[in-house]
Amino acid sequence: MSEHVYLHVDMDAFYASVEQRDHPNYLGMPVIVGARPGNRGVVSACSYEARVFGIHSAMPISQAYRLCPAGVFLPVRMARYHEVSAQIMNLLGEFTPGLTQMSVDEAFLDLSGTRRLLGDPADVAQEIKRRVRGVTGLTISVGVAPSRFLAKLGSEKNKPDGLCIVQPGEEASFVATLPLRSLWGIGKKMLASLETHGIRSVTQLREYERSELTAFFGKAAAHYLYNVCRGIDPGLYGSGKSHSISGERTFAADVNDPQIVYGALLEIASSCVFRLREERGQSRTATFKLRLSDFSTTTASRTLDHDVVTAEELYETARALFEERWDKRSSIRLVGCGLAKVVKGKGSVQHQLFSQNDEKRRQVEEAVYRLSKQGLTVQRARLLREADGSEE
DNA sequence: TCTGGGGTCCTAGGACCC
DNA sequence: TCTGGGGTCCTAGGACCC
Repeated sequence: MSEHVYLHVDMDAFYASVEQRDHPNYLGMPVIVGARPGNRGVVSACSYEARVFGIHSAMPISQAYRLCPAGVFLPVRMARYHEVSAQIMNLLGEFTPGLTQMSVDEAFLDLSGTRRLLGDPADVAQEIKRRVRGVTGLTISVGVAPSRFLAKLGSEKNKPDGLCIVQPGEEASFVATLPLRSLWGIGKKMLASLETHGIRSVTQLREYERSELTAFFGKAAAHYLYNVCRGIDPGLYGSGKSHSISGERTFAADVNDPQIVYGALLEIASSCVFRLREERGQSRTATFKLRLSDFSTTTASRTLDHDVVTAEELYETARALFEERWDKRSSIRLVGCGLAKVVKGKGSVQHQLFSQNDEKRRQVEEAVYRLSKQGLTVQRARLLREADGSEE
């Protein structure tokens, strides 16, 4: 027999806490990490002192500034947060090999069957909290439960510096204490949709048959809702089969000049294809995204008959999709492009299929990309022409 | 209010195949 | 003449999460 025990570790106000730790003079102050006030953008994270003013993540930065003009507004230092994150993940990995990192500030630990080795999971959780605070100076919140889903809900429950333990047998009664909105997977729209059917709580949701929920919300959502309100893990974590790589840019001000769009698409395409190569992935599907000044958004994709090998190829495809969709009048707020259905590459087999021209271009692109990463402005167009070995 | 950037998963229609 | 059922792939859009 096996006892299932999972821990979910969630770092508290992570970006803001790292900034306060790196700059102790910000301790106790409302710290808001995100876009620069006056610019387009949102709050990425904020300290608990900032939340007192009504500020929360994803809020437009202009609104946050209005709520708290005296706040400490800081830019996102992603590289730094990844550094601290890696430090914490290493520490967590010392407790169990069953570590799954979910994002920069979250991880699951599978402690199933480790009781004899590690002791009571509640004590392990306390020890982890103590160690993380000792090594990094940061607080975390931890949920302990018989399933991942409940462990995650548990880590949310007593934030910050929280600990919540859901014992086997308490699954259903635990979820009954939670508001629907706090369930992972129920957002604004689903909440409103549930409300139109008179469903306002977990216990009310429990009164519906699976067939009724399917009629209301469709098969997948019904399966999720039916299980979740009974404390049963709906089991939705990445299958890991394929994924996507993409980038996008919101312009500081809306643009009408297609040349600016082309420049952005070329840069984004370069970084996407570079990442694809770094992880030795393969993809045949190019994606494109366009957002106009009225915030209306369209996406498009095109599946090629061969793998994308060069940034040029992704760029040309994205550019073609842009030209098919833009009416040449509307102002453009954002463009993006990327690769979908990226799968693990088969390495050398694929490599032999590259044409010599592709291979040469690929190498030039990589050199250009590395240089531009170092802040050196390179005559990209000329280098790429040289790669063509043609004209001018 | 004036709305980032990176993702995942689901739906639904049409093409195409057996 | 009016017509199956299932499966997979492609595409666009949308909800949701951190």
